[in-house]
Amino acid sequence: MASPYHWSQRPDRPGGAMTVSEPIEKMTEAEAAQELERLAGLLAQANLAYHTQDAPEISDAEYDALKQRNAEIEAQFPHLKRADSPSEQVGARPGEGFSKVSHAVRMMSLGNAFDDEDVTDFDRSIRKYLGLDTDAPLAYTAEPKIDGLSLSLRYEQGVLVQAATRGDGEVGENVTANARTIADIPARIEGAPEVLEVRGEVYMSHADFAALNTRQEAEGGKLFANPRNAAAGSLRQLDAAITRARPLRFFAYSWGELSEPLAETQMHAIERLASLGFQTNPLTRRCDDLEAMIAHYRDIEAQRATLGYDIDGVVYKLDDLSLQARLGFRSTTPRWAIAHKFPAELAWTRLEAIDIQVGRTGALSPVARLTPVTVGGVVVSNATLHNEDYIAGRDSRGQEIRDGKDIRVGDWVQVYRAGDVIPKIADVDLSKRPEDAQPFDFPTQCPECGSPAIREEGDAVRRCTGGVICPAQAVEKLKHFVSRAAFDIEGLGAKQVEQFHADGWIREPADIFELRSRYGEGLQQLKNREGWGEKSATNLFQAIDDKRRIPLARLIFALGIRHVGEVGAKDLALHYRDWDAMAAALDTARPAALAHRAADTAEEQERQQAQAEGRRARISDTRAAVISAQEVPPEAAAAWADLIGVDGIGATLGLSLSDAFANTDERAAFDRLTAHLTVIPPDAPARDSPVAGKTVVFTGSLEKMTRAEAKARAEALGAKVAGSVSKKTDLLVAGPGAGSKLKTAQSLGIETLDEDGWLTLIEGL
DNA sequence: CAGCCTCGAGTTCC
DNA sequence: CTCGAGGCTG
Repeated sequence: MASPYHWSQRPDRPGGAMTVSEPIEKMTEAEAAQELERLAGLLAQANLAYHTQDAPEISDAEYDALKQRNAEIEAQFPHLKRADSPSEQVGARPGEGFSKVSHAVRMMSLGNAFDDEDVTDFDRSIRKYLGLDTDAPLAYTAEPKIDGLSLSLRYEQGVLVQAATRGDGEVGENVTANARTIADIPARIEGAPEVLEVRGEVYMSHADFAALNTRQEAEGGKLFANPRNAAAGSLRQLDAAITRARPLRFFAYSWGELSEPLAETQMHAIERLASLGFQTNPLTRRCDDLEAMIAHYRDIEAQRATLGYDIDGVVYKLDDLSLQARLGFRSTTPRWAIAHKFPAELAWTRLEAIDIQVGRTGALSPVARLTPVTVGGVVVSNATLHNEDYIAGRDSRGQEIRDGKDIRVGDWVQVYRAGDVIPKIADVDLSKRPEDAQPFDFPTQCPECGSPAIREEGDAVRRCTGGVICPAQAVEKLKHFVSRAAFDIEGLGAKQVEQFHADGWIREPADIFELRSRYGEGLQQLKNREGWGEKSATNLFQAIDDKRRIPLARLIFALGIRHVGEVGAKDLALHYRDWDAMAAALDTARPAALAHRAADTAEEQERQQAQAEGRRARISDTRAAVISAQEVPPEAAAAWADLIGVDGIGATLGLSLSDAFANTDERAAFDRLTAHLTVIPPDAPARDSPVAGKTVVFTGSLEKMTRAEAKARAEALGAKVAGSVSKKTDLLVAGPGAGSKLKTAQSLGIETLDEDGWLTLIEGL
């Protein structure tokens, strides 16, 4: 299984299959057939229970696990697949859509270059990373970036076994049945590696798009805004027969897991894919230098209108695959590839009004209301205006944007879609500005609650200070609480939350868990409300009950504490492992947190004073004096150090957390909430790994894995990953370029390994 | 202390 | 998707 090639050796996702489960290899044929029969029965029963609106007999997770197991056995014994196979019954559960597929190798996105200089920077940083001179030869491939949707096709023994959309890169949707209907996607290939994941783009040609819309119009169906939407809509049909009738095409340009390498260079790998029977883009070229890349970009740009399909730029990739492997990946993008985007399409329209929205942190965000206009195939009527500086014509550093032109209601403005998605304002036509147009007066009071809206020194945003008083903040916080990554309560989305809040039924998260006892009596009250019937009420109460057991990380994230996002919440959960332990630690640390803030304030004063007096600021002395004056108990200092010692958690986040838990109103709300919940601790780490319970620090650059991967892997093995070396550190993993941490570790006599040593240590786990 | 990288927060339209 | 800002490295 262990393949020597980088693209199948991402350490955090061991194993080859796209789905995770027990191996089924030892099963005999008879056992497999029996198991398939059992699974078909169970799943059919579960579907029936679901459809007849009885309480579902099994949870979604259990249902998914059964389906997964069924699919795996079928993959192992394809000839045993039943006529009534559950895997063929797409979308058996309504609203569920496609089943989920984890990618064996993450599907990355690409970094962007918007001008020639960005491309030069890209080349320079690669050379720097590889230690190459500016004039050393370095070849790249350049190809059009197709504007469609990416798809990963898994072939085993030359047979197409699975097709998955990109999703979030980790987990996509299983669209195998639909992919099989696309003519450009071969069902079988000859002479391929045993395992081959081909990646590429599904798209629709201009001609096919026009014909499809004509047909849709004739049949009274809905029209698609552009070829990409048409392609996406067609691929994501639950009924594969509809997909079959849609003229989709596919270009292959990359690969995921491989049992053996395709070639030694990108260009040869693409040629190999072509020889296996895939369509590859005819404008793919190997370029020997930057000039050739840019020239090919211009050439493709010139042909753009006559290609017959949409493209939105040119992708450059380092040609040498062994160099690609050396460069590796950042968190979401490879270091060895970049997309050189074409200039965005622009459109002029009139700015009718500027509205102010209030977010969950109290941020006042201005939104432009526009006379609707078509930009890049989509009608746009709103655009973000970011913050008050942006409207005034400045960026965060006070630099002019739009030549310093401000934006006024009544102006003619030029709109584009940043990254082809978010509408923004590029320019203002001063010659068409109405004479009575006034500069926008940014509110200094919250438009929702009237509290003062304050802009902190050095901050770009103005925030409502109303806190719990502000209804807008309360609603946004509640929406965050029920959002996907937080409590994810089915049937309780943004709309419902707004309605419940307006009615005064839900004011804070705990109220959600008291809905049934307070308003569910006989369901009468709920039934009387618009859009609510008995069934939806029962379902809602069930969905709420399902979430009374909640993982600690989700709970922490759901609280909506400023600076604590999904990742931070996970880090905190792994560190404290228990809600009460975390709350107690924060209480203990409080005096140290306050001392830290006092020291920050003193530091700022000292800076200003020093500047006024023309001397150097004595930062560390000032801080030390303040902290000792605060007489912080040693256990508080220890608890604070423990908190901000967690990798990824610093003083800002620590203070924000500390404030939330020390605020009596917020704390009372937390306590009311947790009284309704059973908090699930993070998964217990593997017991018998050599690093279980050890504190590990990574330093220097890691070449075979990203930091995030290294961290995730270490944590999965039961290690604690810290950000800095202390006497609590058990092991330091030092890559090339390690500096002060390595020295500290050596002086403390801490065991030190290089990256290979670390990989050897955890090998096979 | 500067420069990178990652994360958080806010945003639009389908 | 983008911007700003927090956190880490060197």
